[in-house]
Amino acid sequence: MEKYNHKKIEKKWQDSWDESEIYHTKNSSKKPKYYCLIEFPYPSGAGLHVGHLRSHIAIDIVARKKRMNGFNVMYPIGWDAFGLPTENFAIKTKTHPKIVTKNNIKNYTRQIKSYGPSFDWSREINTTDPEYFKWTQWIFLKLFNSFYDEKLDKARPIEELNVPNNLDEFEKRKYIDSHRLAYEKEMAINWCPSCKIGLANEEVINGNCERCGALAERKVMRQWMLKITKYADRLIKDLGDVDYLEKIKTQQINWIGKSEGATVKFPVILRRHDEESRTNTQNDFNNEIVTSQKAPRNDNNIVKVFTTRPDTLFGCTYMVLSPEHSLIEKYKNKIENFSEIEKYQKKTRNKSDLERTDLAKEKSGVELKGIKAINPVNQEEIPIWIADYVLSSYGTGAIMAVPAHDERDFEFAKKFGIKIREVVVPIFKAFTGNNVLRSDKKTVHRKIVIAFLKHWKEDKYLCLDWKKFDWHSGVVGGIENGENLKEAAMREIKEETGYKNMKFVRNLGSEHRNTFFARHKDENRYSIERGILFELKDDAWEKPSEEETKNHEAVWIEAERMDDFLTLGNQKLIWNHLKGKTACFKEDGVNINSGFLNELETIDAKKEITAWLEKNKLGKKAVNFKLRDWVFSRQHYWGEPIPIIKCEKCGNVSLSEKDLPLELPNVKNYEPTDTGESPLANIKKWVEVKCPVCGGSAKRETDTMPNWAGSSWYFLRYTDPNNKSEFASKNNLEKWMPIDLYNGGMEHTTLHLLYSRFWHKFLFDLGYVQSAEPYKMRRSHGMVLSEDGQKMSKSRGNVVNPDEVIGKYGADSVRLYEMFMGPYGDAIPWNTTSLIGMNRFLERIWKMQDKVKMQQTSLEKETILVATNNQGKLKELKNHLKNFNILSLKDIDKKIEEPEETGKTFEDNSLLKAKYYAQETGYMTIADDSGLCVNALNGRPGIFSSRYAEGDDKKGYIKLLKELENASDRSAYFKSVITIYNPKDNNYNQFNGKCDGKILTKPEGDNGFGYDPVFMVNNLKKSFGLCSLEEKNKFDHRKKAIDKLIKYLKTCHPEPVERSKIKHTLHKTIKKVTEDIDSLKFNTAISQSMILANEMEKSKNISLTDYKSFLVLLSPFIPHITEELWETLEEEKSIHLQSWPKFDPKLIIDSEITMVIQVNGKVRDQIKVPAEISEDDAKKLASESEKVQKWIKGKEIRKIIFIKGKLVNIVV
RNA sequence: GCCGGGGUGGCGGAAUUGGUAGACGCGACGGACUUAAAAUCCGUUGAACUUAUACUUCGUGAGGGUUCGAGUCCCUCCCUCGGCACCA
Repeated sequence: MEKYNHKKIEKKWQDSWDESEIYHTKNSSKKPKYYCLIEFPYPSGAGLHVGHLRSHIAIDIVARKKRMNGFNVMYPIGWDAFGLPTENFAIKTKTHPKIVTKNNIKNYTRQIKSYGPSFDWSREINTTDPEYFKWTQWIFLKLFNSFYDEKLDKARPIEELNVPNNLDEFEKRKYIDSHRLAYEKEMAINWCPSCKIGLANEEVINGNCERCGALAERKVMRQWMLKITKYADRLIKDLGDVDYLEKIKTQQINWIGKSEGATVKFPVILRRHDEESRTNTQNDFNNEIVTSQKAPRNDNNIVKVFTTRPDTLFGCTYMVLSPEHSLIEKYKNKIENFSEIEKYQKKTRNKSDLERTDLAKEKSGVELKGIKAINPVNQEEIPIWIADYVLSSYGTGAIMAVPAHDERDFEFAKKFGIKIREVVVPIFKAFTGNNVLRSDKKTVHRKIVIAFLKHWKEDKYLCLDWKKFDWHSGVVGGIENGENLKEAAMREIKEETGYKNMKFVRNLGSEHRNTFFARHKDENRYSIERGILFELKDDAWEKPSEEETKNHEAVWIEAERMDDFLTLGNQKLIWNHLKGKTACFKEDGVNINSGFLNELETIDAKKEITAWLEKNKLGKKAVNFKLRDWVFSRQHYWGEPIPIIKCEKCGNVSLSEKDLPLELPNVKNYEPTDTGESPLANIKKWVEVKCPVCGGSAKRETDTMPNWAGSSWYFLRYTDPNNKSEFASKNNLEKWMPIDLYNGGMEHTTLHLLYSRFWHKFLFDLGYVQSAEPYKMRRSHGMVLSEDGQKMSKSRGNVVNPDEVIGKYGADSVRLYEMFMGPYGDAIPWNTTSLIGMNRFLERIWKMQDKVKMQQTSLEKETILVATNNQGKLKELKNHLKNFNILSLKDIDKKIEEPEETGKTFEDNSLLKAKYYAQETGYMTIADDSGLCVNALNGRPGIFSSRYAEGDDKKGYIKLLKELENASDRSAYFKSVITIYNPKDNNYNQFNGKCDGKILTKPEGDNGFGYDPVFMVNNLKKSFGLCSLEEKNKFDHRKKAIDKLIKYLKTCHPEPVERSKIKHTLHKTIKKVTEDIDSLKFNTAISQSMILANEMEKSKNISLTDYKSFLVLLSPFIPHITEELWETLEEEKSIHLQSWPKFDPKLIIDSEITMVIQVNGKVRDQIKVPAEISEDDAKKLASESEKVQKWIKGKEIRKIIFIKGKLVNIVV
């Protein structure tokens, strides 16, 4: 045996696979399809990262296994090659990006091939190839030429848009343009003032320019946008139909950020600042409402806001506009402090996103003096402010501020002394335990006071300990008629605690609600509760009456213990008020100070107010999303040109399909311009064109598409990569889509994944693809960290180079290591010493072949019994099986009675027969299938050959011929089954030879002999036919079966004793590896394979069949070494074309198990027992155990727990 | 702040969903082979106690609870990683 040399074998097999094209996927296959996909790599100059390998290899393993499972697998690869890194590298090295890309792809291809993934290279695609991006541009034009039909909830061609007919040409165009799914908009983008270039969000690192480090600014520029927001709802909803990792779904849902609420219209009125009725600058809650009688109802003077809490409308005490809001410009002349406003606007405009969204910073804003808004629900005049905490890009760019119930508004109002009005109070409800409301009891409404009584000297408080109910509270009591809060509290304190002299300090919070079942009164309570604080003046005390104190006891609790002591939510709330730990109340509750909404719970209040708004035409139910439209322009060279021509007369004109692809001009200067325009803008020859509509002079759009464009549909192109007339044929799309498994990084969850789902839905709407969702399943790999546990990066210098480790340890070692390093989805640090361990494992597998080979050569001629006396048949088999001693029944000394057949099918009977003879004689036995025609004629399937027809068989044959004449259904198939039974491992094999057969007629002049009449089976229904010898040979089913048999016998030999144990482990391993690959748990699949390898290694001999199964199981993980070993076994076809092993459930069951005996849950002994041990036996054995005796002696056995197949637990 | 994933030996990580915690691998230690080293092979390897591979106790971020039995379930808290972040 040669030494294992990965260098020698890996290249050899990679070339061989390439040459034999074994991974090329046919569109025409009849097998079920399986489309698995990794995100196609971006070919950068840095080359592949070991992180790429992790996902490529993982999905490769799935692909290989699925192929062996009989699927027609497509596992394609391509290049996502447009984009900045290449452009930057090109500028730096003064090389054309095309050339940079070509070189990078070459390098990537070499690298990828070096670890042997089973990619189908015949489908390779490249986003920068004009043949490819032609279709990217085509899809863009489809978007440009479509609108979203809200009623049908789908995109439709723009020609079908209903355009109001009272518009002039210009307005009409404007109308249409505003409905296109691809449209233009003035947008603030990130701008680097030093590089003078627009930056993509990805290029802004912590607010700074990625290249030069300068602070990025905002610059407003015209941008192409895609209306992904139209799909927001569907992008959430359809997640219900796909199998993505839960965290991916959540992240997408959060990113899209759907919120439901209402829009509310606020009229705006003019009001000179000095005329203002009154400004309330106090912060305590003021419920007085100043209303305006002059609220105009004119839509021109309306500000719309979006809110998720319309129920708090009565609490809206001011309004805030984003600094960019259009109202400001409209009221320019009416705003008294306009210069101040402008100053503020300018300040925010110059702020970067980072500064503006810095949460730590204090709220800022300016009031618009001279105008007021009217709260439509109560006609209150409220101030209007602008502040940068309101974003122009979300909702309507304006908010109704409810400082009492929104933290941001609260903070703002406090800072600027704006009125705060509380309109929602908490409501407490018990959901568990015995305080839950009971429907069978009456409900009593009460006003309650909760009083805390501070000690006269120390920092402690008088509380009640309700012994029977595990309640801890302050002094609690009802407010009786004619009493006020203070009076009621003082009376209760006296009655319940006996203390007499106290002084009022302050009220605590407002009136919250509390609902519960009051056990001590046996009734439901709905109480309106308010807290109050007193301080005792002295210790004057009088014993309270028994009646008052029977349920509870007054106790003094130190202030710091109060948090732990108080058990009820309402008590804690009041205590927090006492400690001043109050925040604004953001949760749901019950409305107060809200007119017709009073006493409604939030959920009902929302419904009520929304209905009211709709009725009065002051607002309506509305949904808003955080998701923004997709900024689709890049001011760069290396991207797909946007195929639009801008004509002054005709506006934006799309290129016609026949002019696609619109290629990039091949020029030398592709560096960014000073103006922030795309470098293409400088290329006059390319830019200046004739308008395709009017023929006048026009200009090309010079922006290019973002990197995300090409990757938004590439998986569709794989299905038909060379199609010249369509992006992919309908047939191929139908055949391959949707993708069964799509793997990619978590970093693409909110961009690529969302974008591509959007494009796919769009194409679906227009009928170009057949499914609403492109990916059936989405999984994600974890990062490979550097050895020090940090992210690998060039600057840290901790990058592991795949070329290096593959060169040193081999592709198989690296593959195995990357899969074994830890759970597939987790980030795991790289560790080269562990990788060496994998190499060791491969060496051990390599060495195992010796044990297998020795087996083969030492194989003695084995005896096989053919359970027949038919000499013709014996002769035939002897002829084929020269390496065996063949015996017939005549050669057996012992007289054996033919068994009664009881099986239902021919296979069953055949098995029973073989088994019977095998057990009687101890020989491996082939069942005799001749003579079965007699049985067959009784309605059972079988095979008959005239060559062997003698005696009774002949009679049967004649009978058969007679039946043939009357048979109506003559379509059938031939079937031949040979059963071999091996008594040594109690195992059998059946070899089927099957071929389809048409009705075959009895040839002219046939006397029935000299031809093969064949008994044919069709789903156990009888039908018969005859065929000529010639035809018989054509369908030589028998030969097929015999060939299989011979193949089996060649590899089948006497088994060592360890065999059964290995077989047991082998089948357990088959099960585990099969299931683990399906659920991407590669690490545990490998671990189980190692257990099997350890066992095989320890045994003296390894059976060839076991070894083969072992190799096949590992072949997806380590394709090179297994292929090499497979070849040495003189197999003709590649290991990767074998079928996946199946496990036998019977072989997995243990006959004997180790049962654990516990005493009080602690393991005290372990005994070996039969797996099927009965409960009584197990318990008996357990208590007899010596070790256990020690623990239970002299103790009373309370009970014994028995878990089948696991343990016995004795409780003493 | 919100959402999501985690916390298990010296390290990467297992544990059939409530049933022997630490599989498998790495590392370390001891031994065999060798003139020697590497490689390979054999053994040991959670901690404590111990002459002991015996016995026992402790042990899955912390504290409490449910259970015959908890890494797994419930409550409170701490730490950590990832995503979002003034989204009204």
